[in-house]
Amino acid sequence: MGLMTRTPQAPGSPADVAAPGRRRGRPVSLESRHAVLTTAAGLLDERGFNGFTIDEVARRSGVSKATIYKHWAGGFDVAVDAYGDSVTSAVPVIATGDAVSDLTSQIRRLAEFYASPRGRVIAQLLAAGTGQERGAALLREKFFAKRRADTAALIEQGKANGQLRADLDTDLAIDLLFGPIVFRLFNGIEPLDTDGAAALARMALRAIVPSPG
Amino acid sequence: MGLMTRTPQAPGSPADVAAPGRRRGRPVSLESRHAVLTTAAGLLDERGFNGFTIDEVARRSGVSKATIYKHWAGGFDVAVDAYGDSVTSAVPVIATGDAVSDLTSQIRRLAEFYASPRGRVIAQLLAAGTGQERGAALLREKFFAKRRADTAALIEQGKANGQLRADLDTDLAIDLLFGPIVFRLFNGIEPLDTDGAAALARMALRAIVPSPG
Amino acid sequence: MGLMTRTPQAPGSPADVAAPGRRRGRPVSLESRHAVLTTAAGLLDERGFNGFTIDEVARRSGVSKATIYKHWAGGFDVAVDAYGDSVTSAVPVIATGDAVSDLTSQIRRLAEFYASPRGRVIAQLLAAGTGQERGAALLREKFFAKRRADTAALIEQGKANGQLRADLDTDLAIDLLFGPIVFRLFNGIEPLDTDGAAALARMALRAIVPSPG
Amino acid sequence: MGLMTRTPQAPGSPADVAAPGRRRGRPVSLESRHAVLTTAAGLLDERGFNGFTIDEVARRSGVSKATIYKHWAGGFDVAVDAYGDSVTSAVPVIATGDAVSDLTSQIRRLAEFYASPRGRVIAQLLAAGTGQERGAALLREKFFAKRRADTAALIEQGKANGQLRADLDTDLAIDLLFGPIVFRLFNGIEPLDTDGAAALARMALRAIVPSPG
DNA sequence: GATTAAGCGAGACGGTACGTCACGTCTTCCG
DNA sequence: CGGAAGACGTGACGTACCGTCTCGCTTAATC
Repeated sequence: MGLMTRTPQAPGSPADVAAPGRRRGRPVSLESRHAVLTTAAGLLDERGFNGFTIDEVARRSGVSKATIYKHWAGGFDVAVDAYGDSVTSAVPVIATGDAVSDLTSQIRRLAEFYASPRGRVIAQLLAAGTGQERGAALLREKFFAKRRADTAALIEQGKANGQLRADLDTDLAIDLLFGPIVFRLFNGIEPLDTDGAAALARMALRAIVPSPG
Repeated sequence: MGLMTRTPQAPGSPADVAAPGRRRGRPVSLESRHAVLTTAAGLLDERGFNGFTIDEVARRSGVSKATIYKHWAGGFDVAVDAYGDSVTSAVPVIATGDAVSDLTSQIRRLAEFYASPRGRVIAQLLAAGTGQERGAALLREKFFAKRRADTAALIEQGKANGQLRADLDTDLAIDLLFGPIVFRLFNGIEPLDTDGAAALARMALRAIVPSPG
Repeated sequence: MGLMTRTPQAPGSPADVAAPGRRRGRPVSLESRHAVLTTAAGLLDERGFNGFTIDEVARRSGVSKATIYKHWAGGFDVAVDAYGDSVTSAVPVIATGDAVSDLTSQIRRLAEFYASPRGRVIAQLLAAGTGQERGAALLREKFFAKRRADTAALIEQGKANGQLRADLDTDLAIDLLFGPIVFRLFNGIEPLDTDGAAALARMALRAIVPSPG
Repeated sequence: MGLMTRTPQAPGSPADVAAPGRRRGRPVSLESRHAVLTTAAGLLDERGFNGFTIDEVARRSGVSKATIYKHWAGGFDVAVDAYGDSVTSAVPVIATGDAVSDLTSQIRRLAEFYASPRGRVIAQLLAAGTGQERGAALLREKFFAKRRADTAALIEQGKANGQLRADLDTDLAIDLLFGPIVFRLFNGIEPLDTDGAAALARMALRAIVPSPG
């Protein structure tokens, strides 16, 4: 698709939420906004990010291109917004207190998600955002920030209660646990099935639990 | 950019050049081929894969678009061919017989490469190939097949001489070692520096060496 | 600019203001009206009728588009209103009693006006009104009706006192005298200078003064 | 429609005619060119110049917008080209040797033409070209140059054989004869019918024939 | 003084055309 | 007969005005 370079008005900025009293002019149509996002999500499901065009979103949603461009900087931003918290809500970080089993479960669920159609599309978005300062930032913020923070908390807790090595670099540990799943996607290797995910979890966990000795 | 769907005549396979009995008519111009690849590599260095267009390659190289399309299925294929064995030659798999230190060294060199400009472009290519059967296959073949095989051999050897766990799933081990590097790229996280790479290697290796007990 | 097709509520007719008992509610803002016309005239001076947009008038004048559309049917009407009696007041019909010299003087002054920047813009308005029933009527009414009537009176007087041929078709005579000036404008021929205008007057007058014989 | 400001490659330039041997690449499609002009003429007949859009021409003709823009600078140029020698061929300058009757006939035929639908559209084109250097030049060249030259020759001949005044400014005389017809168009006055045209001819000719005295 | 109408600025909206760009195909001529 | 030159149809891009539509504020005339 190609990313856009302008930066109109920070689509997901908190400004539009913090409005104290109603602003002057005609208010932003929430219906339009919703129609765009719904349509865009459907289009992504149907065609992936290739074949995703603003023109088509406008056609299907009945929202004009001008309006779309007023709210988002371009197709990439719309797509990211449309898939919104797909990942976050599809694969919530569940903390039961048992870090090892929590991480194992999360690896399995994440592998499943990336093997699903929506997961493949997310991968395309990751791809499209690559090397684009704005794109990458947007993705990080929308898709990963919360999950990463939650997972980090989970690991910290594991470190505290002795389930995980105390000397662990938390960030690096996250990369180690989940990187392989994404790596396979981008290498065109079959995504991990449930058994594969379990095997990965077993292996990766050996790197972060305390040494038996 | 978008990938192409046709499949003309085995893009870049040397077979059509090495034909033993010269066919009638003007022979295929190796110069054209070379000019395209050189120009394309320069263009990728300059603009990345976004901003890489066949039109521009044709303009700069003096080779006609028709000729380019006769040899490659589209921009993606040209780019992959142009960057050729960038990775393979930039980060050769060196086997000294010491699997642990060999893998450590390789992780370090791979992280360095992906942090370099060419590495970022490779990441864009990985991204662009996502979800495209052909694209992914081409990438796997051009960029990863040999390296992966070599690394697998290295690991097998490590398993044989007891440096690595005998029950290791070799493929999964490769994902575990190198996945985190690529993962960071796609998440817009700072690529690993030398120290980070060393830390990653230490951590990951714990997962694949024999248990002390 | 393009012409509009709706016909809202008699733009600018003073009738709706002079209503005997003041209506309820906030009265029409004369300031807004004035600001629009002033701004519009400036914009026309600056860019001509091409490049004249309601959006820009609204932007510069601080009057909202909705208000403008409430008072005028569209850009064309605003422009015509803004240039108001430019022609009429710039080239008044002066009747001294000597029809021949009066017409000569008027031809000269009209040629000068159309050669001026404002004259060129008037020509654009004439152009834009072409073939649009409403547009043409508006122009005729705003720009030409009075002048034409005054000139007709002047000619009638000339016919009465023997300076002009008694069998003259007055309307046609007006077209003959002033048509050539406008004609040159639309043909992209240099507008007449003072000498040219004098020559035109001499020539045209031969057609409408009594035969010497 | 609005005029364009770029100046790509001089649409009607003689270059494309003077090509000695065939040029290298794929030749310009005469069919496309023809399809555009035919469609454009139909569209002008149907809607006038307002309501004439490149998009619609492209849609109806099956020729792509890109191709149209490669050959013409914009809608105005297409329209002018499409109506081509409408005027010239519709109202040819006929020279029988009798200047007075030739001019009379021509005035009548020109008045008829401008009263016809195509004539009204030509008037819109004249209008749209006003004040645009390029537009005016294009019109002059396409529509008026030949007619004006032919008419000038006709007048010169009349001057030579004594039918017309010897001291006549030929150019000005042309403006005098034909200006009134166009003037009425732009003033929204009913175009001249046959009788009116005859009356105009009688009157105007008095200005250019030798004085009886 | 409270109520009730307008008029108005602000500005979002659906629509439609603009002119540009890259894609991948094609036609023609030159070596 | 391979290849360059380059025109072509396709279809998306992002922008600009159009004329309409809420909103909430302001300003009288009426109650």
